Amino acid sequence: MVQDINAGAILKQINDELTKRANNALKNDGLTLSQVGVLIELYKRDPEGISIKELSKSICVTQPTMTGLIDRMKEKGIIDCGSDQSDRRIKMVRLNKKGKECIGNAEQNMLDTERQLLDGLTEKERTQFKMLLGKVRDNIVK
Amino acid sequence: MVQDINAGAILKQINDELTKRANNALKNDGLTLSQVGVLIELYKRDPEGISIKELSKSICVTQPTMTGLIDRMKEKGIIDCGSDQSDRRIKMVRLNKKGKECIGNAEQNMLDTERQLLDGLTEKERTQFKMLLGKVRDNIVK
DNA sequence: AAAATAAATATAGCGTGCTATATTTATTTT
DNA sequence: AAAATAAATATAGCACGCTATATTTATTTT
Repeated sequence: MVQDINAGAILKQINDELTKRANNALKNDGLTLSQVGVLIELYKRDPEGISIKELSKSICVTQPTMTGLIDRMKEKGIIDCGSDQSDRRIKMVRLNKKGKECIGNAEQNMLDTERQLLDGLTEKERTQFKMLLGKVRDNIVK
Repeated sequence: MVQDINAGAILKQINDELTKRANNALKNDGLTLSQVGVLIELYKRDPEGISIKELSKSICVTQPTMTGLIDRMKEKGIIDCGSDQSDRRIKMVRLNKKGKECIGNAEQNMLDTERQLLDGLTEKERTQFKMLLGKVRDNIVK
């Protein structure tokens, strides 16, 4: 029997380690990797903003998870929220001035994390790896 | 510019979805995916048992994380703990009778999760994927 | 042997993810 | 228009991951 690898466990291990590193690197800025993901998405949606529901879909988390993220980011003063004028059920979220100042570091951190992930692979392997990840994702999500 | 995939984000997405599915499948048994990992490791160490420290290393989590897992599993009555006779700092953890009864379901769940992960890939792609995951892991961990 | 150090576990506190459910506001039915 | 339904967000409660630090017991130094 050839060495039978548990791919799921390794996937988790990689994700845990990467998250840990990114969060440690972001600690000085008082940010987290998940918050950086939200920041970058909000930057793309600037200046219109985006609702919690749409944001949840973009980032692939549930609405309560997103609400929690938004609450903490609001406490840090990097985003602004307000009810939609035409539909008061909807809460629009936008990056504010302080939030925009974080974008540079946030993107750099994202790039660093990605670099660390792919660091040990050749160019060809990286392409393969991304292709396979995409395939697995498409097969699993929904 | 060719579609530039964020591999880290996809990795997270796959891991989240897989974890969610496994946990939902395990809900009836009152278990979680992480606990199943511990169960299986303890089964390998039966009947000697294993210390929290060693267990943490095997499962690749920190000691406080493992202590929490062990506490909850003890509350559920599926494991037994006791101080090592020759060194009372060490807490030995063992599967008990009820814990052993969970092993069948636990392993089945592990296999199901792995199957779902690799489902959309050909045999050749699976081999490649596992190889690449292993390479990334080795490059990242320690 | 007493003091200092080291090793193993425990505890506190926090962020992120989930499910389940409550609340608020809009829309649709009657 | 009132009642019922639907949509968006809020809230409660939990598991799991982390860091930082406290506690307990062994070992090493002095």
